[in-house]
Amino acid sequence: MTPSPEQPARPAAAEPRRRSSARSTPTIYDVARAAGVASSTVSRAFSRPDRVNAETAARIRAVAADLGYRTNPLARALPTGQTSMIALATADITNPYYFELIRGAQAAAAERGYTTLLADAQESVAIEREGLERVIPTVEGIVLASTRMSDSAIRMLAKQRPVIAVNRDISDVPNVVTDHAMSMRQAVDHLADLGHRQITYLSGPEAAWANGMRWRSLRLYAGERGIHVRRIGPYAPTAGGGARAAADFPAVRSSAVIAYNDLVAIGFMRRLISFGARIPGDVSVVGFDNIFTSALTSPELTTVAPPLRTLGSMAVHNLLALIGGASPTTVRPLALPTRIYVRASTAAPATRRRSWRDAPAPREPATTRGNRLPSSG
Amino acid sequence: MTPSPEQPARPAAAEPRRRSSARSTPTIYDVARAAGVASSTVSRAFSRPDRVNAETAARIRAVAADLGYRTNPLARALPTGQTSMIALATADITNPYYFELIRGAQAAAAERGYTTLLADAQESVAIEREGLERVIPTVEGIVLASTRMSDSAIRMLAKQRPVIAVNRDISDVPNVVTDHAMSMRQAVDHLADLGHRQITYLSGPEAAWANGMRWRSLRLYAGERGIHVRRIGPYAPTAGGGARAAADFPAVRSSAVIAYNDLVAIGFMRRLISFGARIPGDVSVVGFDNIFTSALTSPELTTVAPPLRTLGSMAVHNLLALIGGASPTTVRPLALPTRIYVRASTAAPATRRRSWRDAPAPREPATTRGNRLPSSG
DNA sequence: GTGAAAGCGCTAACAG
DNA sequence: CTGTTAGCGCTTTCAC
Repeated sequence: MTPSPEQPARPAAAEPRRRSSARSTPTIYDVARAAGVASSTVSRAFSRPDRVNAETAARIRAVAADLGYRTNPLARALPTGQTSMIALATADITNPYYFELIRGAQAAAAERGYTTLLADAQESVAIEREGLERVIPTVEGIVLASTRMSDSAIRMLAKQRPVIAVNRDISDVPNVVTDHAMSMRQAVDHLADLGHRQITYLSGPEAAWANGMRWRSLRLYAGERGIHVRRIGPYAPTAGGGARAAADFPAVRSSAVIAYNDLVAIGFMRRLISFGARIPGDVSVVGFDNIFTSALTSPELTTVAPPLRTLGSMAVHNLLALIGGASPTTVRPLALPTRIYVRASTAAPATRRRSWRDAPAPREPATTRGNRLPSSG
Repeated sequence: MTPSPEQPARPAAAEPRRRSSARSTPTIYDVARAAGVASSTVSRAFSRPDRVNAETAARIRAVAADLGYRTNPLARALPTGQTSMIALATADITNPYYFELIRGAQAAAAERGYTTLLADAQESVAIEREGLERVIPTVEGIVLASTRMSDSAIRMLAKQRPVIAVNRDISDVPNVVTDHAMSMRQAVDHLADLGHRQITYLSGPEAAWANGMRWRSLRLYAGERGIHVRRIGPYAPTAGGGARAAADFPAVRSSAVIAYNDLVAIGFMRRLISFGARIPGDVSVVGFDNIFTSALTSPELTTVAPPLRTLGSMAVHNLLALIGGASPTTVRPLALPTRIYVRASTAAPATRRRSWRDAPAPREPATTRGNRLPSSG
């Protein structure tokens, strides 16, 4: 449990360290000499141009340019503590959910001259801790985009560096979240408007904050609209989890399903279809996230999605504000609005309610002969 | 075109810099004082434990541990130039192709105490250049995983830092590649064994090295097996590109198609199905990469895939060797073997050859009503 | 507005 | 094996 600060020893570098600045990358000293000014002036020319005579600055830049000088971020970081790096911790880069989030974050960071360090936890708490551990000394702040860490672990982290949590509400830790209530309302309204009276929720990981939020909101809004809900699960937030949900589903029977996320929805649809069910004929399915794949499935998935890119950039903006000295309480929590993408996996329930289980399995039409479950992968 | 070394000025940090080491993160000096040794001994205890008396080292570590001391990688980097960071440049993180590659690379790096900086080019040469520019001073080496940079730009880069190219063969730049010849042979053999006599290649971006390799290998092996080939394109390496290829396809007519990658194959299949074609009944389709989505389409896609994870870790291993001082010529180029995943998008050609164009479009079966092209996204 | 000088935290000769 | 002493490249008082 004690952090081990040491790093593995490494073979000596190929060449002995250059002691003379001959032929190596130019420093402010080289520029200073060539421009006939003091090194401190060169330093100012780059870090605080306003504190230098405009002409001098221009000359320095010119000299620097043709010497090929570039500020060394590491050297700058040492005295100032400003590394110009932030970390973005995700539970699993592989999850398409993060793409736009990552991009939004990276773009916002780059705009302000910051580099983003991606820490992939690979869904493992241990790997996450270790990765963060390694990265902390180097970064000025951390965006926690879906983490498996406990609230208290996050609070500890927040003591070491400014932290913004994404889609997670922890007291004392500033966050940006999507409007989960709204997203669920959109899903429920859509299904209710189609005429569904019962909805089954395919539950995601219990540890996932969003999962609790979704289930709670579902109960709330379904109640308001007089819809009966039940929940099965929990399932892994993957296509495999969805397939397992499909296996459990017949016991439940409802005309509509809301899945924890798109991956679960997709796995669920595939397996159910392989059982002979028609979607949306027998069951309507709604996912969350609008991942890339959800527009490529058959049928295409109806899904509710947060503005991922905005979420990422907001997180970074707030983080940089924190780093800049804003007090955590100043950074107002945001609940970003979501949008529903209605596609082909939802429709009005069949008028004659009976389980697809009782119907003869339809002949596999030519266009879907690939729908059987994979033997590989 | 001239690099601009300056970075945007930033608001002053919230607190004035700590001049006294009071209450701040402990340094080797704090540890040294507490342990009653010189700071250099503390330094050695962490960076070269073998050069310190075992007992002394133990005592130092103990003291360090309860002071909460951690080595500061930045401070270490300054005198040594060893930042313990490498960059991984990808054309587009969003492309599922990179997932396992990224993981393989990150795992290999982490194992050796290195942190991976992900530079996402978002398919833009400008963004790529800028991102790399920003990151270069901080990293010890760079893995170029699919880049849109020109050969000469890459050679320039290789002068500044050790570089390993992935799936790109540039003289003087060490690389790891998949065995493109083998991968294409696997695809051709599979289709030939099924009885196909003509294959159409859906070409990817002309700038992509892999594209040229694939087409050349295709001609070679198809020739050997007496199969007629043609090529259409180029198309963007996306589902959209594949859809465009489908629109062009009727002019070509062949019983089998090999696409530049899975995304193209998927877009192609979807569009063709929407036209009323049956897959694999009318056309067999083979992709490359085995991306996640390809096991979730209908029909599931037959595809040829490189060992992505291995590719990533190999790249990093070689890069670290280079950084460690290995000469580029020593790092032997690798061509990693591929594997074909046979799924449902390929079958024997219809015995009666006629274009699906001539057949009446099949009624859309319930299970595939989602197969029409998306109006959204 | 500019220069001189003292560090930031750590490593690396060089002595002892 | 351990202590002394210079730096790494940059920023930042503090004078001028």
